[in-house]
Amino acid sequence: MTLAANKNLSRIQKEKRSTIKKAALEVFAEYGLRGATLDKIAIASGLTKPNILYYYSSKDKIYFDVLSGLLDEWVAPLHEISPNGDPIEELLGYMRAKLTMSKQKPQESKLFATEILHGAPLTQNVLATSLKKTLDEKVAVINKWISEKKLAHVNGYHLFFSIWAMTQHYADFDIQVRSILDQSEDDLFKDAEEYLTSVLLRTLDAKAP
Amino acid sequence: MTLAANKNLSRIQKEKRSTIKKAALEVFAEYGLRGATLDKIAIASGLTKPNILYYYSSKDKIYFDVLSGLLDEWVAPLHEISPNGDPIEELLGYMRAKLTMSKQKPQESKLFATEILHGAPLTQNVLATSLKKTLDEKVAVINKWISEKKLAHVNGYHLFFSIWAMTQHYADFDIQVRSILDQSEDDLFKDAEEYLTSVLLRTLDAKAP
DNA sequence: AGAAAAATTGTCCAATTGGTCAAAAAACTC
DNA sequence: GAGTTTTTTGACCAATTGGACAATTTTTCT
Repeated sequence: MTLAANKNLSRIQKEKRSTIKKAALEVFAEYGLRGATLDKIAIASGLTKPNILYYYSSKDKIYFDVLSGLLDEWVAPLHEISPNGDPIEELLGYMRAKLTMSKQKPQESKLFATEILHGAPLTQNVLATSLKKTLDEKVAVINKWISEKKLAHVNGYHLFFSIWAMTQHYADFDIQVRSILDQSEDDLFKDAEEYLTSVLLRTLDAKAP
Repeated sequence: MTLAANKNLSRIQKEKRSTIKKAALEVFAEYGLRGATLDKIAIASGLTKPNILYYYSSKDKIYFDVLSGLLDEWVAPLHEISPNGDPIEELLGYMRAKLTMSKQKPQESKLFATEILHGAPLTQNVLATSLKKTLDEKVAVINKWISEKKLAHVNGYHLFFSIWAMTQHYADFDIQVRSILDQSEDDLFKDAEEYLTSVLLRTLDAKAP
């Protein structure tokens, strides 16, 4: 979907590109596109700077490759929402999937957050086309469920915004969260899931005003 | 609270420092601390680079001054939550205050978001002391309200996290929101407030399981 | 093994960056 | 309005940065 990707690449090429991307993800997530330097990526990857530039012709190319390689994965849980399942269970499952990603892939979350926060120079196009299209479809499903009285009357778009916001918050703002709550990661995410489940159950319940 | 601030400053000094801070806020919010350059701040402020350095001895000092000048303002709505008011109204009011800040001060929101996202190098201390202390107090109020059966059983910390996340999302991720929703700003925030009101009312309602 | 191709690196460069400084200009004081 | 202080600026500098390149080393292929 994103790019033709690793077509005719040798073993070494695949390995080294993967090494570089992994290191670059760390550095970009921590410092952002502009704050990240090739030197930092070189150190993080254990390669030399010219060697990195042998595989990627520029810093921007690395950034673009890392980001676009993650895009599909990032939107994937949205596709799992099935129009045929139980509405509440489908949406709770989506929330849990997003929360799990925040727990297990905080760097990826931060990378996207920084990208969007700073004007989404590389992804604005994808957001306005691919993501919008998918979300429009899912909101249509939500609205169908609502018309069938299976869900409370909620604004589908803002429902998704709030799920994104609440789940990604635990990755993007983890420093703030951890400054306030002194818990193990497992306990924190257990409490978060419990709270978010409660919020969603109450918000989506077809009964009540 | 933050610093002694403008003590013995001449008219010109106050004006220029204010001009610099305003321009720096724009640039820092858009590019982050590391992505912002003195040249960009110089252009945005209409001053020359050495002139800026006449008022602030370094870029970091500007950043620190801008950020710490905003800290109090940013936490202020939290102090408005009164233990004596109606619990639901107090918390709805807090949410509305935060949402209004997202609408009217998106740059400030983005500045904080970037700061925390990238490790909160300058604010971690404040987060772990001042903010934590205030939040602990407010969560104690929440818990009192819960024990008085005025609120549903919710985790107070995660309640605040979710309010922060959901309201700030409209400032920090506005590009994503606007890529998906093609509305006027007023309509967007009207819908957001309606949705968030509904979520909070249902989440906080003492009745229901 | 030996030739060809691929991978790696040391060295270098130009542009950008944060910051300095001395001199000029403006503002204030009496 | 002369003298003093404050403000402003042009010119400059050292460090960092993204990137180029030729030479060397390693891998691959026969």
